[in-house]
Amino acid sequence: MRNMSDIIENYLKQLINDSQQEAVEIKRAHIAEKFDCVPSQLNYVIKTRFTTEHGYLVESKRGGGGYIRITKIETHRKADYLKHLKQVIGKSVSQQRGEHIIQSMFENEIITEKEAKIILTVIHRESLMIDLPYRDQLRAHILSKVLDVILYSEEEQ
Amino acid sequence: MRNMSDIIENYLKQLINDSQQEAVEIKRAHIAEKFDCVPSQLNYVIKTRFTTEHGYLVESKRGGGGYIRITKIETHRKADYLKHLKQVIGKSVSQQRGEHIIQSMFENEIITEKEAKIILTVIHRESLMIDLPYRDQLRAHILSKVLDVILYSEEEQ
DNA sequence: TAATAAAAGTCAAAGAAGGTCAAAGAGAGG
DNA sequence: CCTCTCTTTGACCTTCTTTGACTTTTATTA
Repeated sequence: MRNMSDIIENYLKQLINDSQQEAVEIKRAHIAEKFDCVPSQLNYVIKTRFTTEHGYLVESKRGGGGYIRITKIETHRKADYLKHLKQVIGKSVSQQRGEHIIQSMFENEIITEKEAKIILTVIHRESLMIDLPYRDQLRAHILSKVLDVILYSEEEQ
Repeated sequence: MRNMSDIIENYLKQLINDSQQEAVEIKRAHIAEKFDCVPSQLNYVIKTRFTTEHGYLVESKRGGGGYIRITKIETHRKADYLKHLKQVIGKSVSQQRGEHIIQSMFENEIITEKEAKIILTVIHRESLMIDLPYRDQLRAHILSKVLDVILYSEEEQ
């Protein structure tokens, strides 16, 4: 292994493997000490190797009893579909296009009717308040994030 | 469980659960002794985890025979509950308060975990892009609309 | 009724994590 | 060499928790 980041990456992936796909919780400072590096290197490793695109979910908490929790998301056939939708969304999306996308997800049984209604409400121009063209950008941004979360909350079960 | 506050939180919620959703009365000093912490830690736990946003009502009395009483707000009347949450939201709401509200709806089984995750994503500062103080206003606006639609789709069943 | 004791409340400081960001370093390719 | 990208490092920031001194309220007792 050529560098510390790769070593830590491997170590964490090993941990995740060993733990039967369960979430793995680490103490940043503890790992840093174990590998004799600065704590912020863990942030670097996580930011570059445990992203959503890589199929990981990372949560953390500061303060006493703080932690970093990494969960592996099983890659799913829906992943491709959602990735495609994200591409369609791009940087800006009209309300109508947004509604079509949501409709599509509902028809493909990726979301329930209630979930669809919630998302429809969120991306409605009345909810977003701000003016065009920013509104379409904001809608795209939010929708994109929502697709991400749908992707991994699907697969947790 | 990672830290004392979380442990105490869980303990109290367990108490409330065990008591058939009735009000639970505790002695601050007694709990503090049980968990070997200072009494004021109870105040911290209550202030951060048993707020109105979380759906709890806390009453107390000082002096001899004093107590702290925690009641889980009855949520049979979802409309009232949601109306109440809308009031809490008002015209502007921070991410943290928003998260508490969503958590509360989840715990009260008004939304599923996946719905909670979707809404959490939507109101996250990274999704909303724009700067404060408008961001908090936008969040309040969106969340308010979402509550409306949740109420609406609840009633249909 | 006044004094005392027995609660709970407040608040700010200290402590304990994790997060950010930009500068410096290290290699790989051209 | 030069440049571009990836990695390492550390100073500083933000968030959450723990602690304790001090305050306020209420009940009991002299």
